[in-house]
Amino acid sequence: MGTSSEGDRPWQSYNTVYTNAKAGMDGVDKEKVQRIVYEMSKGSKYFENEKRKEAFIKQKIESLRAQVDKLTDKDVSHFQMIANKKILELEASRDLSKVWLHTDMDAFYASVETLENPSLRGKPMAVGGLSMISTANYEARKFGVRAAMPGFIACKLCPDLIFVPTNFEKYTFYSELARKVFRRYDPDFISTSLDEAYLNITEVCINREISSDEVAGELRNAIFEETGLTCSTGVAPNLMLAKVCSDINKPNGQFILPNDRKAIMTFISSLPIRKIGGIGKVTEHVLRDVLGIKTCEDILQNGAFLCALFSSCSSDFFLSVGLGLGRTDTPDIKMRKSISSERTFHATNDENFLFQKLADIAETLSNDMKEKCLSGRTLTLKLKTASFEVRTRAISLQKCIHSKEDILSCASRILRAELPLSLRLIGLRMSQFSDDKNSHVDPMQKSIVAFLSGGDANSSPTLPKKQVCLEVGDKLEDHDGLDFSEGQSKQDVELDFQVADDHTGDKNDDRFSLLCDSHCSVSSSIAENFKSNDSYLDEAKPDKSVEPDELTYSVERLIEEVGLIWVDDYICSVCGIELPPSFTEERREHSDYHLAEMLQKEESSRGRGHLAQERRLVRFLYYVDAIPMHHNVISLFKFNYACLWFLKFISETKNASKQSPKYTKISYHFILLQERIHMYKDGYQNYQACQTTQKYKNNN
DNA sequence: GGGGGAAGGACCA
DNA sequence: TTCCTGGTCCTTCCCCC
Repeated sequence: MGTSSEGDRPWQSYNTVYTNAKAGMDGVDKEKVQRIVYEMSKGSKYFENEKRKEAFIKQKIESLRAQVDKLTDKDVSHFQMIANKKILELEASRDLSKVWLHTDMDAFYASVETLENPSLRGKPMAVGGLSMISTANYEARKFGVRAAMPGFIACKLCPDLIFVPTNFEKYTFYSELARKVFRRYDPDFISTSLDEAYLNITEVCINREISSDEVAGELRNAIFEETGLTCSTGVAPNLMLAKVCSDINKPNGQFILPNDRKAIMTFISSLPIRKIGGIGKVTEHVLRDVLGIKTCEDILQNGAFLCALFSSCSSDFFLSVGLGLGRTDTPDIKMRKSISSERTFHATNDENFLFQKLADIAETLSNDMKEKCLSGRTLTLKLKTASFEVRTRAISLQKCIHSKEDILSCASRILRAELPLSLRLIGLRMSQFSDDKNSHVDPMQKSIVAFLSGGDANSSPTLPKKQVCLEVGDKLEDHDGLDFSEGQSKQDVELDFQVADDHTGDKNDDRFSLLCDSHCSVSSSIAENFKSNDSYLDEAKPDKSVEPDELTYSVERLIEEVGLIWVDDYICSVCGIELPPSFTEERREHSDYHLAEMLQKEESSRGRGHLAQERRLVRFLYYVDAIPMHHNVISLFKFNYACLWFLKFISETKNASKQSPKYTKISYHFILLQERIHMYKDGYQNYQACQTTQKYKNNN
């Protein structure tokens, strides 16, 4: 798009969805339309974003080409075998027993408007506004104006264009009139939009002993008589082909593809892949530029490469297209999966305006949900920035919600975490509805308190799985059982933690390096001690001790006080999940989840006995000393874990061995731990303060 | 390897 | 100057089982 190699006609490579040919656009000067669209779009933020997306697709194409180049003859014959097998299986599934009819109203919205206002007849007209056109009549299409085109570009293409605002009540009324006709031919007809439907006319043809051609003609006449509108129909053995056929003789026409394999293969052989539903601008571009595929016939000839490059699901789809196969059954009633509402506005970073918009959208969504009796637990916030970049942020809740207040409360917290931003669109989507199989929360879920009091390892909390960004968690796990091999050096430990740096963003932080260096010099001796001496427990010489009850209380308070540490007050230091500070309750549950998970692991390794656990704890204390200061973000969680471990240990041992020397040592270690937690926490707060100062400096 | 959540994107009308 | 809305499905990443 717009590179120098395109010389003086850069518009030729600027292909938007509306520069592609559509019914009624045969005589259009495509070059002129493309040039005007390009001239009007050039330099806009939308155009820049399109360039970015185009570059991404080009990169994908290059990568696929490289994969093709790498394939050896042996690989190709291997994938050819796979493709042949798939083709045989698909061919065996071919069903020519059904007759499907697809009907599509001609320029539906525009036709309805003309029907209600005959003065529009014969004049170029579009339904929509200056920002976007929903549909254009055939007079307007002669100028290159079409659906999905911005109105201001359409104005340039056709200066006399008349704009009519959309009126869905009208369209729904006429759609219902047409549906009454459809019902007479197939009570179970499939409606895909206000103006399109699939009808299974197999029975009608058999019972009335008439051809599908006659049924199609009859149906079109009935539609015209009862609505005053024209439609086009296509008849074929499956839904995919019927849809393609209805487009062939548009407007006000019909096309019949007989239920005959040879006729289908002839029809499909020269059919451009873009005509197939599911193959859009990007897929067409990729298949053409990587494998030179332009028609459905080309697909079958490239079966081996398609199997080599794409997922099984995608290659199956492509091959079935190449064979002219499609669905032949009426699908079961489809349950709605999500419901959403979104609004576009002039790009702004005015937070009051954005939150007001959010409230409006939350209200619309809530009303829509109430109307449809829906309640969901996953809320997705969609944002489109001033530069057309789209972001989505989802949150799954413990319970289903539908009220405006609940939706707005969650949405505001997610939005707040994204600001400041200049936005041009906000949207909200609700999914995981209350009657979904997967939407319920595990009834066995227990809080951390219940877990501790019950000690039931099998009923640990089962919060939804979260994506883990910090690989270091796993690596820590290997060692933090505090069983890391005797030969492992401090450098090894640090190497593992280096991974954490990349995620927490504090790599190369000079202020922190200073803290680390000073700390490392101390910790190295401890690490040495740790490595060389396995009798650490006996060597711990406590000079103070605490009562079991007092210790329990202290540990509980410490857990309360420290909580999970959130990197930049936003990202969980354990798994990387992002939860804004205002999500207090969710944060507490999240901490519970991690801690319970750790405890469960402890439970499952109980075979090692208490002494082993003591040893592991003390090893752990040495180990945290060996952690450079700036890694405390990660290690603070480990302190939490240790606290819980303490609690468990205390509850199990306090009756039996309050005075035992081991208990005394453990309580001593707890005091050390407590001190360190505060020290590390202070260190982290200093670090955060430095970060804030740095951000301020950078911004200025 | 399959299932599932999150995020992003393709596609459709 | 200006490029929608609402919905579904697929892919990718990455975890857990």
